[in-house]
Amino acid sequence: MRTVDPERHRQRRMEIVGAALELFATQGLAGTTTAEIARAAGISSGALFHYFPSKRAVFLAMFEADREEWDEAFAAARVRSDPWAALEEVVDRVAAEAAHPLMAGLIVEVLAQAHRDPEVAGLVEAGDRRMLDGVAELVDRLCREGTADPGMPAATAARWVLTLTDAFHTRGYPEPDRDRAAETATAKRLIARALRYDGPGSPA
Amino acid sequence: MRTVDPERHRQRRMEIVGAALELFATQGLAGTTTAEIARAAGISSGALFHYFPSKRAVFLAMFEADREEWDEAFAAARVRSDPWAALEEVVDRVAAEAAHPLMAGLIVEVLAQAHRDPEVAGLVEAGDRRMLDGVAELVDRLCREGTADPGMPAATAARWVLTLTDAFHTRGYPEPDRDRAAETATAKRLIARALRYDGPGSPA
DNA sequence: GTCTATAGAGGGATAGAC
DNA sequence: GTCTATCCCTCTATAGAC
Repeated sequence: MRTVDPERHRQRRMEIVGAALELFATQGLAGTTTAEIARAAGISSGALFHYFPSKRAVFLAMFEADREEWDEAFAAARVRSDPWAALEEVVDRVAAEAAHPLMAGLIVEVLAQAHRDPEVAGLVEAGDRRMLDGVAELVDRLCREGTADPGMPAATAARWVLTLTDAFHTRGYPEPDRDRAAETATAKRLIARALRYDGPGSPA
Repeated sequence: MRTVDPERHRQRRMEIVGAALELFATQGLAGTTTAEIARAAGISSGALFHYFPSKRAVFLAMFEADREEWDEAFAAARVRSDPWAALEEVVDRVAAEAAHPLMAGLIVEVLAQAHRDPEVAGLVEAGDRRMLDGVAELVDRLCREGTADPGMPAATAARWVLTLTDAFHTRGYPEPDRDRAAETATAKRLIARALRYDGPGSPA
């Protein structure tokens, strides 16, 4: 006879992760204390360590929501009839995610941790690979349609697409005068230029 | 009569910075103790605080060498007759810098700190602006030569050139199977595609 | 009575600064 | 080497659901 409600337990964990995410983004992992996380989540230190065995475990738990979200996004892209439109929607989605004011700080912190913690590196790489595979699948459709340069392998092309969309969030300091709509439009244009197949004489 | 030699003092500071750089890159700022820095530099903890008022001051001192190096590089690019070759040399230089095994870790750490420390943010932005201005000047020469798309402002084009070269070092985890020569070549090709002016009917 | 959820104080270690 | 502050986590205690 289980007295525990698994759904409530999961819910509580996600609340804690949400509160911690904000602190990690602004102060970093090492710069955030477990006491701060507990206070932000409105619970005691004891309760925090009931839900997570360590501060690091809270950090690692952040990767789950993102994974689910992108799995759904690529599933949706897969059933779209127009692969160019699907690719642009992926770009829009990355731009929207990056527009969250906390995201830039969170990403650099995650990347910094990935350099020190192999498990973080594994989660980052897994997420990156999901993005890469999803985009490569779309590029592959473009090639088979004949609207993308077949000279570049789909995986390579996908990597450079992601490099261009990385521009939305890798900058490490706040740039107040960013025009995100214009950036998104430019990124799409450059992606089109990078991938488009103009025939045998195209610049390669 | 002061027995202190200013040049020796500067030399000593740079030695400490060099030792600390390695630790910051692998462990981060918060993850590095002043005791470790002192030990790595072969001095006592007391001596460390003689040369720097705080751990943060050691971190901030890292930005000087990089600035001098890039100032020289752009001065050299400015006197080259072929701006495309000069631009490619900048790309090569970024790639070479990024090939240093510590550089990737150091950059993400610097960016993470830039999100929390306004002074770090200022130094990063100043460095970024130097890169941007240097590249924009080259793009401007390309436009005046008629070999770059005049429809995109030089500053915007320069930003996207830097976005592509950022690919050399923003990835936060080690990718063992990276082919840096191929990446550099692809970056140059994509930069050419992004900037090149193919006449009024070019894809924009 | 057993198990889960929560609280909060404090241990033990370690950090930065001098 | 020392000193003070702080942090992560453990430990004990209590409340309530079954």
